[in-house]
Amino acid sequence: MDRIILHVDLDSFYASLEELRNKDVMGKPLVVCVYSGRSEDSGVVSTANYKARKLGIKSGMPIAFAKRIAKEKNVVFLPVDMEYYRTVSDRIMELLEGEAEVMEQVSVDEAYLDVTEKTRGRWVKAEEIAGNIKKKISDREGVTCSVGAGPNKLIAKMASKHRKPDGLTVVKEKDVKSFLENMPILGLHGIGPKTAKVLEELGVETAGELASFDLPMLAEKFGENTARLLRGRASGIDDSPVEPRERQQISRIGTLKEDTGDIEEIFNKIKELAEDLKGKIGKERVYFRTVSIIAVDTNLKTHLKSETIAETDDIEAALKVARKLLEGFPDENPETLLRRVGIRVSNLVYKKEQTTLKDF
DNA sequence: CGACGTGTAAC
DNA sequence: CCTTTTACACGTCG
Repeated sequence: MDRIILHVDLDSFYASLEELRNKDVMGKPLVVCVYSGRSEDSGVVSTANYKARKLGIKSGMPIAFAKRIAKEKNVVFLPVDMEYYRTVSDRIMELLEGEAEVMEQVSVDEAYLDVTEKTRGRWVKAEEIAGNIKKKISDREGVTCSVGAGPNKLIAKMASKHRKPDGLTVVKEKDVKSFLENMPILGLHGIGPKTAKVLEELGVETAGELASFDLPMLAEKFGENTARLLRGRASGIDDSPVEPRERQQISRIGTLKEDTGDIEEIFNKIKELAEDLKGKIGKERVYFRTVSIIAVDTNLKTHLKSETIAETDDIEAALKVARKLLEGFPDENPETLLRRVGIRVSNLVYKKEQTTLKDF
């Protein structure tokens, strides 16, 4: 029996939600931004709706750059409102949970669904379920999504990307080969610009070419393990299960008002971030063992320092470690000024469900 | 093997 | 002009 996995991707989710609650921006190009607070327009574009994308505004682009493109064009710029997006997302994820045997939420706007048993491996059934999901999400929340169906997560993911917005793409087991054959390597999930560049230097341009490329030659560039992984991806092989995720780390990072090397100033920012982190740790009900500081310097290079301690859920303990790590930083990186800093806890241990006598 | 630091990728 | 959060692989060290 074929394994059948769905991947559901909410279309330019943040922008769609803003259009919904802001009737007057409907039909206009809209850009949702993460303002860093350093200057008027510092920060980046989080999500652009399709009208804005057509103008060339893309996520990840500096806001100032987007505004230059938008000049005189009646483009709406709004700040992100994660709380709101999270609330709507939670409702949608709950809905999706009911449509599958197992659901794996990947981010606010993405999830995998294992529907192998429900469909008894029949692709027509999968397409039907996918259609139902699209209709329900649109009816209840007023947003569209793109759904991909495939024999594994990798193919389902690429299928959902294949046609959007509001797409539905089914790639049956037997169609995987032709689906991938002429796909440019950058279109493969998990291959970014760095890897693509190296591959291009080897003369590899499509997934088809990568799938049959000489393994030793690949291993020379990427190491045995990654080489196998890359070739596997290119042939559409992926055995990873759809499973609910347990978070492995929780972090908060922020941008400093200005570049600085002053420990006190930096630590103040970290304290601020830790406050937010504390709430998250409580909500997730976790203990942590490792504390890290994240430091992004003037050249945007990221430095990480971490230390493992005895299991705790005390944010003060984390701050103590952070302080110590921070004090060590200037010696190891003299003359380095910081632009952004953050704090992270990892090595998480989930607290057990509170079981009281009442539960029996 | 666990801990730590770095690089890559995706959202 | 340059955000935020997470995951994973790999090399190195003790």
